[in-house]
Formats: sequence, structure tokens, C-alpha cells
Amino acid sequence: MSQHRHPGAPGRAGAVPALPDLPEATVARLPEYLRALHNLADTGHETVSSEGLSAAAGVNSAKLRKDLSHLGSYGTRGVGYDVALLIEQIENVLGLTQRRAVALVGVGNLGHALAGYDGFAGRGFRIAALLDADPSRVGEEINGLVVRHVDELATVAAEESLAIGVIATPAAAAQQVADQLVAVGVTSILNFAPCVLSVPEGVDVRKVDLAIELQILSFHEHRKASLTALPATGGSALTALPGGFAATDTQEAIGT
Amino acid sequence: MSQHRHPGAPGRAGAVPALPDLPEATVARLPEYLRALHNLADTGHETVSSEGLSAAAGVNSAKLRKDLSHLGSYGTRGVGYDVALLIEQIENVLGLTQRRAVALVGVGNLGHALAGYDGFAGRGFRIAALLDADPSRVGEEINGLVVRHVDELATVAAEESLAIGVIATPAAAAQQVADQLVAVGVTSILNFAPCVLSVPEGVDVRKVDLAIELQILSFHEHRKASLTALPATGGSALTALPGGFAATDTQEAIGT
DNA sequence: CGCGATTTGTGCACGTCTTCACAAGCGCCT
DNA sequence: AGGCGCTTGTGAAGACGTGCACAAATCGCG
Repeated sequence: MSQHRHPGAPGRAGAVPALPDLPEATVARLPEYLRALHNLADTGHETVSSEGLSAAAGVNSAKLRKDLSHLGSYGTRGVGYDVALLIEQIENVLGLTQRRAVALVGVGNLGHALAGYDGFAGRGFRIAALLDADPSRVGEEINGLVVRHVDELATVAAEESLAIGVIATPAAAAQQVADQLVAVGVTSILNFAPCVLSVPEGVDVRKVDLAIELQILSFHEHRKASLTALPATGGSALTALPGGFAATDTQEAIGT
Repeated sequence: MSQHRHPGAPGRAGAVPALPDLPEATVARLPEYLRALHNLADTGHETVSSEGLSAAAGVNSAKLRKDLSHLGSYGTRGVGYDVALLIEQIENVLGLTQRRAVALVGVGNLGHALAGYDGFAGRGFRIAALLDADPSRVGEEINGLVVRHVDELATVAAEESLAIGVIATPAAAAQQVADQLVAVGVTSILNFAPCVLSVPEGVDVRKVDLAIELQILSFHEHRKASLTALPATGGSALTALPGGFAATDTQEAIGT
């Protein structure tokens, strides 16, 4: 039951968690593994093989093993991974041991939905404040939180240590909000506004854009339509895929 | 003003648009370029250089040129790209010339927000139907559309050709909805439910998971905190980044 | 105690993506 | 017409990510 201590893990740092400098692609998949692991834990599984976990997470088993190997050696050959231990390790690496405070700016259509999203509390986050620039929205109560004016951001930041800012404003306001977030010390931003943010070095920005996702799907749809229009060069070109389909964020064809 | 005809473009297909088999990474960035181009067009720009466009889209200029070169040669050396022409070409490649019909399943918290999202109409999509399994939600009118029961999916599909299905249900219902979508011929799915979907070959699934995005940010936050805790080995390790930061979906540090 | 079944962890080869650096091409000015 | 500056398009090299295939390690059983 070692709380969080790699026995002889690689990576030479002092005493602290010892960040193993994970590949970015691995980091992006760890949350996926974590979710699958929680599911397994809830259904009473004590251990899981790389094969089983990879199936649950929708990835290749070799990839999963390589990903996990970057965290250290937390598996037992011939047995598999201890579910509880692995959950603990991944949460540790992702920094989810502390419940991070999230400030959500923009309480419009999307902001409302995000404020009511239960995936926050369940996955290591806590909405610390709802903010909006529109005075008519200030004071509204959503999910037990009162909307405050965005200019109170400094006050909010003083009250508690904000880790992450979520921008759910129109594109026109996003840059200004980002600047305000950065000004109060936020160094991680999740941007739902369809625009590019410029931020100083050291600040991370991730973007989620619904329209972009749809357009990527549209491309594939367009491509598939063109393919079926052709007389299928070389056998069943549709059932046996051309073989360049699956990519970064696209899952495809996981059996029956 | 050639409507859509590559002069001597590579890629040997019959007469139709001639899909050049773009790299997936390029496809993922084209929508970004498209948005930047629309902004430029709205502000009166006739042409734009790769440098200018790449700055507006938040990417490297060489990458942008290589991406665009995959579409064909639509630039003029010494001048740049014709904004209107490039918009047309990208929309053509992405299959946005036809307004694709989107079926949105799950009209809960998030579904409401998506139904009200104006990025659909503006970017080549049209919500063809709102569906939900909850009878108490059926009949509700959102944004001019009436929510129908998910079992009517076949009827909806018969009425018009559904291109894309969006799943905004709880995770528990997502797989069943996906099956239903596939059953009526949908071959592209955008999944907001935090779970892995299994679909037959030839069906594309893209996933958007808020919690995952936050957890990835959490990791970087965690890492940055650990770094500042150290006595900064080797000069200003914080202002001069370790140099392995920027990745797939993460923009970082775009100057002042 | 040894053996076989099982599963992890990883070296290696391959493919994809990114970035640099520069030749080729275009327009403008003289 | 010729030259000059600017910008595209691309070859090549390097970084990164993926997946195979197998050795090393562990458990259970006879």
C-alpha cells in the first residue's frame, strides 16, 4: 500500500513525485485508461490484463503497455495490473490527488451546460466560480453557484488558488478573458470559443471546437461517398479498409 | 473562376473532386485554416501570405504551406493565397458544399447547448432532428425544433439523408444510440458521452470529452508546479521552456 | 522443486508528422 | 526587358508515435 512512492523508478529527481517526462500522446490517453479502470473497479475487478484494459479503453494493447511502462513498473507478469493501484498511480501522475479549482467564464448556452456537467466533481475538479461579463446574468444561480461578474476574477483568485480557466464565451470576448485569466495567475486554459488565443509562454491552452470536429467528420463522409461512387478498385475496398483510417483521435471499428 | 477543378492536380481519379488522400493531421487542421480565412475575408482581405494565415490559425507557416500543397497549387509565388479561392477549395475538400444534416441524440444539459449552438448553421451543418429517449422531453421545442423520440430515428432518416449523428446522452445509453444510428445508415458519429463506442468497420467516431481535456491540463499544471518547486536546473527553465511542450492539440506561447 | 502457461516490459523497425532550408516562380520597378 | 525582392512549394532530415515480436518474470500445479 505504498501511498505514492515509485520503488526504483527511472527519472532522477529529488524526493517529490518525480515527473517521468511522459510523451504527450501518452498523457492524452491516460485519462482514457483512468476512466476504464474506474469502470472496472466499480464492477468488482481486482486486476486486469493489458489486453482487457486496452479493449475497455479502445486502444492497442501494446500501446497501452508502453504507455503504462512510462509511469514505472506497476504490473505483475503473468497476472496483470492491480486496478486500484493503477488508478492511484495514474491519478498521481495526472495531479488529480488534489481537487483542482476551475473557473468557468461565460455562462451562456454552453456555459450553462458545463456548469451542470457532473463530470467535474466526479473526476477531480471543482467549479470554484462562474463568471460572466453580462450584468444581466450576474446573480443568477446555477447548480448551487452564483454567477459573478468577470471583473471579480481577481477576488476569486485571491479566495482560492485557481488552477484552470474554462472559456465558454463568444469568440470576440475570448482573448480578453484569456488575458484576465492569465493576469490572475491561471496557467491552464480550456477554450471552447472558436478562435486562437495568444498567451504568454508557460501557459497551456487546449481547445475544443464542435464545428471543427464536425468538419473533420464531414471530410471522411465526403471521402467515403466518393469511394462508394467508384467501382471499388481492388475487391471490397469498403469492408477491407484502405488502411489509413484510424488516427489520433478517431476510433474506428472495434469488432462486433 | 473555375468552380472546382484542379488544373493538373495529382491523384488519379475519374472526373469527380479527385480526393488527394490527405494526411489525417492535415485534415484536422483544415477547419482551422477555414475559420481563419473566413475571418480574413470578413475583414476585407483579398489575399494572404502563408505567414499571415499561419499566424491567424496559430500554426507554423511551413506546416501550413505543406498542408495546403496537398490540396493542389492554389497560391501565387510572391503574392500569397487568394482568400476566396482558398476558402472554396477547402470547403470543397471537406465536403462542406452540401449542407449536411445532423441528428442530435440526447437533449439533456449538453444537448440543449448543442441545439442552440450557432456554429452549426454557420459552418456547413444543419440540425435535422433532436431526439431523446426520455418521453417527458419529447415534444419540447428547442430553437425551433421539436424533440422527437429516439425510436423515430428511422423515420427521420427516411425523411432526409442523415450524414452525421451527435451523441449527447449519458454514457450508459451511448452504445445503444450508436447502434441505432448505425442501423439507419449513419456512418459518422460525434460522441460526447464519456465511453468507448464499438461500431462496425467503415463508421467513423470522433470523441469529445471535457473531463479528459481537463485532466490533460491538470497534468501540465502538476508538472509546472513540480518544476517551479525545483531550484531551476540550468538557468531559467521556466521562461525558456524545456522544449517538448507544444503538441497535437495544444497551442502554447504565441508571442505578445 | 521444476515446468508450463500467462502476461508484462521493451528493443526494433516502420510509418507519420514536423521543421528547415532553398530552388522555382511571380510581380513590380526601373 | 531585365533584375530584384518576395512568397510558394518541396526535398530531406529529424523527431515522434505505433505496433510487432520476443525475452524476462511471475504464478499455479503436479
